[in-house]
Amino acid sequence: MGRRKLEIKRIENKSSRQVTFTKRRNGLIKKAKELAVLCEVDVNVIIFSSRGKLYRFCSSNSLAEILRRYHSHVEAEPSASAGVCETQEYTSNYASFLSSEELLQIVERDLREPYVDNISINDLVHLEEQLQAALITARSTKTHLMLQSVTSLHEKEKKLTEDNRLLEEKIAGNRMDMGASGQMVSGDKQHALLDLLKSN
Amino acid sequence: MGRRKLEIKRIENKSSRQVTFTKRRNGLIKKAKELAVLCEVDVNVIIFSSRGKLYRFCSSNSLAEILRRYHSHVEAEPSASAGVCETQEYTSNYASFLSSEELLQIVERDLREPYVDNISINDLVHLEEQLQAALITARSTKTHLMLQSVTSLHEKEKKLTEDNRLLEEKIAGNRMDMGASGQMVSGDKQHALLDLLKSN
DNA sequence: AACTATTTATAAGA
DNA sequence: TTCTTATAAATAGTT
Repeated sequence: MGRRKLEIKRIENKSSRQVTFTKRRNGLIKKAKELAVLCEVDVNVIIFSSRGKLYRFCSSNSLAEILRRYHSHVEAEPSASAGVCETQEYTSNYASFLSSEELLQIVERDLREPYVDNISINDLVHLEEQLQAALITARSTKTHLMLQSVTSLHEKEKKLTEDNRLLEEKIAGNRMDMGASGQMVSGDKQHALLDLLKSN
Repeated sequence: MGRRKLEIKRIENKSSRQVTFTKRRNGLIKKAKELAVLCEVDVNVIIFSSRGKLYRFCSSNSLAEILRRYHSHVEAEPSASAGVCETQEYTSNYASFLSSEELLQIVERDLREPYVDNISINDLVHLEEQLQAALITARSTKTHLMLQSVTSLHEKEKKLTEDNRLLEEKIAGNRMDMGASGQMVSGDKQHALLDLLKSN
């Protein structure tokens, strides 16, 4: 649709390729907007220019609406991704590093009250980043606490084992002293001490 | 561009909205393809219909190329997402549930040998799902093993504590027996046993 | 699903 | 770049 019919293959002339890129990029995004409005659908257009610059159009429905569609889509598909990484998918505009309790509450609220409007994909991207950060902190804290617990238990075990060893030594020493000093310990009692030494 | 000029607002008639959706969706995807070919850029169009069906067009550059662009873009942005979830961003066409060693090797290989061509965004999406699944398995296994370790250590601790208690009881019983039966235990030895009882 | 009158997008030129 | 304009392409309403 121009002065001449254009063959659809790479435009070799660099500057006309650049001009065409600008024109058609704007055209594509305009059409994407129109489609989103006319037909009430979510449309996302993502373009990486050859220089690595990013152009995006994302029709912005409410957070809850996007989540609802995402979830029904994921649930409908027989895909390994179903149920996976749910906590990474939604959050809202809050400071990072919330507790998992708070995060759960936010997720619950967003699912129940779909009144958050005019949230753009940019916002969502930012929020996903925040939640990612919070998630990483939570995981790292969990691992740290578990490792700490393991270390502390190992130390306790060591101490108890050492205590046991000392107790046994003392008892063994005691028994030998008694054996050397004479017959004040009855057969019953000697037997009990031997049992004691055998246990554990 | 039709018999009449169309105002850009939601089409109320359901069937004409559906017809327009099909026409314009095809038009948008055709234009996206043309833009990708003419200007040699990456173009992605993602459309969720109102019924939740997903339509996609993704120009397919090589995996390495996409990763290179993604990374330079992420590095350029002053965003909290930089460096985060890198392991979730790239993988290759492998069966799911690889060991972390294998995954690391794959990532290394992909970064060093950018010769994998003709991998579409669809492939990448699928692979991301696989890696997500593998990641979840790995995390869950890690947590399970740590919890197992904690449980086992708790049991050991309990057993050792009980053993200690028994040893102390026996020693105390022994000491009292001796006290009742006379003076066969020297002052030194009585003192040592009292120390023993006080420890821990 | 086809048709076609029109509108819209855009290639080349200024 | 930006504007202009001839022309190609898309598509709204009709069949």
